[in-house]
Amino acid sequence: MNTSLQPAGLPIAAVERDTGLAKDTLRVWERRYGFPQPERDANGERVYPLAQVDKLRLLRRLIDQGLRPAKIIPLELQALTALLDEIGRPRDGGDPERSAQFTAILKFVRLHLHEDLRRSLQQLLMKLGLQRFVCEVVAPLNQLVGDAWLRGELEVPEEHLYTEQIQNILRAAIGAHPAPHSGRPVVMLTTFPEEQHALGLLMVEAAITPEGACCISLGTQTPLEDIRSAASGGRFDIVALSFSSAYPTRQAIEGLRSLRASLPEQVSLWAGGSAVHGAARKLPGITVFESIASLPAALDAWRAAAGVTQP
Amino acid sequence: MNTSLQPAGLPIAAVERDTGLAKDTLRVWERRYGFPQPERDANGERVYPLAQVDKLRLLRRLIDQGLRPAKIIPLELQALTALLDEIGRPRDGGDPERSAQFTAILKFVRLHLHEDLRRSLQQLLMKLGLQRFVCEVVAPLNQLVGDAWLRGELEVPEEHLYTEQIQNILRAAIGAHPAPHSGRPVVMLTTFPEEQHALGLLMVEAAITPEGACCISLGTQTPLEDIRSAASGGRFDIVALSFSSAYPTRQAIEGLRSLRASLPEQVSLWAGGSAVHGAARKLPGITVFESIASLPAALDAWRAAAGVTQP
DNA sequence: GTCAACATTTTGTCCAGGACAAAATATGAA
DNA sequence: TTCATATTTTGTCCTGGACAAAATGTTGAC
Repeated sequence: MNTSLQPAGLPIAAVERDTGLAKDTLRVWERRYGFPQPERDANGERVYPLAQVDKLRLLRRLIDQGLRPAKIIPLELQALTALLDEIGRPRDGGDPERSAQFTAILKFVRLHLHEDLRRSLQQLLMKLGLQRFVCEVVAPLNQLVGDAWLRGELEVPEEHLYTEQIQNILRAAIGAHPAPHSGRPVVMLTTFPEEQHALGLLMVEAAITPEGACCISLGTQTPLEDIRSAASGGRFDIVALSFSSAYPTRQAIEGLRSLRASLPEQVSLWAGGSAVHGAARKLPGITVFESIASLPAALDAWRAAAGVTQP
Repeated sequence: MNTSLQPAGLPIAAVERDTGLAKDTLRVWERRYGFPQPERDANGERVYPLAQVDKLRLLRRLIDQGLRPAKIIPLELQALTALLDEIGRPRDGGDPERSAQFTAILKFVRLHLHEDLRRSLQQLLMKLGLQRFVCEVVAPLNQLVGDAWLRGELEVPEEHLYTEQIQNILRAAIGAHPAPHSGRPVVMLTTFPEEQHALGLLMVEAAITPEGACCISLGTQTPLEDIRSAASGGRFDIVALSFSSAYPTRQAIEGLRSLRASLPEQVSLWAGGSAVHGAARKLPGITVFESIASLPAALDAWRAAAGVTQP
């Protein structure tokens, strides 16, 4: 019965699990920056007070956003939360009714209300149609969920629940679409190795399938060499890559350049997602998407250039 | 372009990711047992040949099954796979038609065919009804998937896909059931902290909701103290706990005993799942379930003892 | 002004090898 | 058998040094 009250703190392994910071990192921070400064138990092992774990969680989030440890580790908790607020994207400021719906959906996610979540998403899909649903609901919701995660308002299982439900809805909607395997262009969808997020791919598929494109998804984590060989077979018009915000921009750019160089000229290369936003200038010969909403226009442009008309 | 061919091997962090064995463990095995014996790169850092990583994967699985490192690390790859075959549960030997369906479903899981998977499960559910579906399809399928995972025939994403789809189907079916919040007994469903598997809970809910029980799920990972206080409010007749095979039996028994002691006498305590199989003798005052199929009978027994009739 | 190339600092991960508690097993008593 | 107690096994923790990759700062050309 003593197990339930833990006033002291957490061992290093638990902190690693909670914060995502490796044990080695925790120890080296202590050595270099003087924080965290865990107490020690009877065996000389580190015991992290809960307050320090909270600060570590914030630090982790901020570093994921590109800030550097040396600059933020000395800051007070208050200054860190202020920084997080700054980074949080600007409010959407759109339709108030839509905003209320988003708020409700986020509440369902937080409370694990699978059925309510599913139902409200399904309703929005019905009302808006697949394309608008992706652009006007899924994309902004992703932002909101990402923000909430950043602030620590959501845990892993909640984020997971959200992703799974969106994926289920999109898959069902795409599957229900008529004539999935006919039109042009033929688009290969995939991600680079170490990029696991399948949601971006589904969003692209959902955005362009209604336009008559033929999407073939290779799933996530396709080795570069496999992408190259599949795309060189002459079956594909476009290779589309998706990058989540977690993917290192440098690596994305390098991989895209290398892929572009090894791909036949007549195959277009499209890239989208947080990791490549604003990198268009550095990626000649590659179409970079700043928003999911610009996909249909790009599709039209491709058709015009290729002299293919929509069926 | 040189990135694609990697004849050499993996760095220690990649092996940790692939095998689930901590870096510290990998190093201490090398010191103690002489295996693995990675090569070194120019910086003196370990580079694990792929063959050794394969063996490590098998070792991990076998150890998870209760075998001890010292006994199996010296064995050849061949002997290890033989051991895995031994451990794999005996074939079901049931209806050949059913077996063929299971094989097909496993294929869908392996190939990420979400829609086919969903459709075939849905068909079985329609045909059998919720209760038989859980006992005759979900339970044996879990075994098959677990076995396949043990053999390394499935990766994490595939197992995930399976779990999610089953959960979606069960949730929808439970939600569709009439009069969900009326009958007796009132059953609280949850798991202990560090037990994340929600599927067991859903299976229980699916098995007893059609019998007229009123299920209230607290979700996974409820602290013992929270279970106690919620159950002491007088609202619940039964507290049902689910344990996956990954949960340490010792911990389950200890927790259950402690919970039983702190719970009001009139509240029954039910426990099920691989971790508590065969532990009934050690858990006086607790109903231990060896199979999901025995739940309805237990429900009847409770009603008879409590003098409650099914509506 | 932009951009590339180079120098410097920051930062995460790796290493060795000792130590120890918790878990698993063996041993002995009731 | 079942329980309690000794012994072995095993994973995790420790320190403090080292170093490459990433990020940042600087220089000079266009």
